[in-house]
Amino acid sequence: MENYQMFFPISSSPSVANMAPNSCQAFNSFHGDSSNGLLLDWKSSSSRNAENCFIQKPEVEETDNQMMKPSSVGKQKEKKIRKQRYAFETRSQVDVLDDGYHWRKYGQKAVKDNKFPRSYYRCTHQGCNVKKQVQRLTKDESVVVTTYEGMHTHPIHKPTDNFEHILNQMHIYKPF
DNA sequence: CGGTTTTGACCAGCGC
DNA sequence: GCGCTGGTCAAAACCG
Repeated sequence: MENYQMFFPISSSPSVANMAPNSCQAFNSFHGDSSNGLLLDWKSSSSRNAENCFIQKPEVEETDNQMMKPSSVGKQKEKKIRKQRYAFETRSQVDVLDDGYHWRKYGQKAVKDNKFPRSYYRCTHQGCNVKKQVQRLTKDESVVVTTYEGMHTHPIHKPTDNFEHILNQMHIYKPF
């Protein structure tokens, strides 16, 4: 298995202040909870690399945004509001983190000011339209930014040691 | 053979 | 209105 090195917001991270109150609280809880060994992994990895990292939630409006295909536009023209999205940086050799869910790639686009393409994935579980984007930074190509959009409506597909804990926490703190 | 990836096309939003 | 950009579709290719 690839050795992921997770970066989650530390209390002194300035970007945490930009997060919505509830999610900020959530991630404070993240760090306050030392009951599982996962936290130790994060701390050790972050101290090894001494890099800053963050989780951000740039999109706060809630919605049930169904993708409007041209055929369905006539039926209902909903205002398009973005789902909540969570982005976090990881330091990994691989682009796609094995988070235990089953993803199918549905697109790839070159993004401006970035020499690496952005990949678009959708959860393959029926009825679960969670999406994620994976993008590598031009500035530091060892850093991968993963953006999750939506919440999984089903248990994890293939539990992996660390990510299972992380995803479980994310469900607990989902800001709904 | 069924599921996944690739990739060009298409569409919508936004700024000028 | 036009061009740019991001996001998605969908057909073909690929793969186990």
